[in-house]
Amino acid sequence: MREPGQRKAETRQRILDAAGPLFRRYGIDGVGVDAIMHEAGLTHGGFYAHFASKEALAAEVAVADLARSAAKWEAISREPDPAAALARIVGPYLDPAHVAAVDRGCALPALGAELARRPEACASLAEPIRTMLAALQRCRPEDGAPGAMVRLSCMVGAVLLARLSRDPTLAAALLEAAKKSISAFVRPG
Amino acid sequence: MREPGQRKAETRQRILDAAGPLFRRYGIDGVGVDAIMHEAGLTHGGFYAHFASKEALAAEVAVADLARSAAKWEAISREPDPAAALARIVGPYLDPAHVAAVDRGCALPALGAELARRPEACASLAEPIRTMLAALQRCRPEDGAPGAMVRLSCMVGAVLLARLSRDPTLAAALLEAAKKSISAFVRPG
DNA sequence: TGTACATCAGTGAACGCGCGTTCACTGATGTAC
DNA sequence: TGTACATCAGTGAACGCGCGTTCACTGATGTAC
Repeated sequence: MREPGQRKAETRQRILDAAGPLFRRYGIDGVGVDAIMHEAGLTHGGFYAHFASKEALAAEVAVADLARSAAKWEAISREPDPAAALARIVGPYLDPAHVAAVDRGCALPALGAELARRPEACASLAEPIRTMLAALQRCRPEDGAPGAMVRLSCMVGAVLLARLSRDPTLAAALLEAAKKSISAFVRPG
Repeated sequence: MREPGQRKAETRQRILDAAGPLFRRYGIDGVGVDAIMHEAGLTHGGFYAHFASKEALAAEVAVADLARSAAKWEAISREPDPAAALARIVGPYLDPAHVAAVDRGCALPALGAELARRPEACASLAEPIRTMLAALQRCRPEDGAPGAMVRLSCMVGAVLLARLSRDPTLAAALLEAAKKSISAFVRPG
């Protein structure tokens, strides 16, 4: 026996799950409520029974996506071998496959600028970003908080630049340079 | 006596100049042809005498903006003191003022993801990016091309993250960490 | 120098379209007796 | 267990609006004689 409201909650989750990849691939302004609901197997009219507006959905999707990444990194960062943990976070991130799969990739390079323009979305984004930084710091504590910040900046920037400079050779070089720099010992200051 | 077509060329340039800041502040999808032409002191109907489409304008604006940055960096990188030159490039970039002034700032963190989705725009972007990388490399040749790539990735990522995480303390820390890491000697591999 | 004409940059009304949002309705699910 | 009713998630037509784009026109500029 299902609890009342459970069906609705599941539908709501389906909408969130459908929206994430579409937003990342086409941009928030590039996807209509219509397309999101269709992807979730519904018709567009029902959307407003679940979310106050498209803007509210975008904000919630962004937070959920980043929080999911953050949780995954956090779990990895607690593995016994810190250097191996760092490689398990950074390796897949700075990989041509991640550059290609925008829709399944990290929201920071894919939607960062668009989210930065939306106050409603930004509000809750600092927290998951802090968690990501904490995970990166736990993998190499000797560099401190600044070290983790440099690593994250480098990862996000490299993926963005790789996507931008269509040339696969340049893209691969950007990723490789970032990966090697992060593997090496980087002490700021 | 003005040459025929000179007036038209000036108007065209006015449109380009008006579009850049608007695109960066509101996103490409967030600004209409109407608003751009109004900013240029014209009415929207005349737009298509100058550009084939809004898409074409966006592509041209992006290239022009990046090429302008690239030329500036290139000039600075040829100054006598390489370390000072690097600081003159990196310092203003990783500054809270740059984070705040999206409309007058670098196009990479402001429009990167949006441009990456537009093949027409991407096509010509690799070249100015290479010039920027070359300038960064000239400022510290001992790190080679990978060093320059890491520096640029770090700069772009840090500005993007600083904009995203509204908290001014976190933003300042991200910029500071990136700045110190770039000033320090970073040899990848 | 002055007049008539051709050129063409810019105007502003109009177009079709797709978007975000609303709402009266349907039909399935769960409840009361 | 069976029937009547209430609830409510989801449907799909409709709305107003703003967008990108087109086009007939205007009026200023430059040319020809």
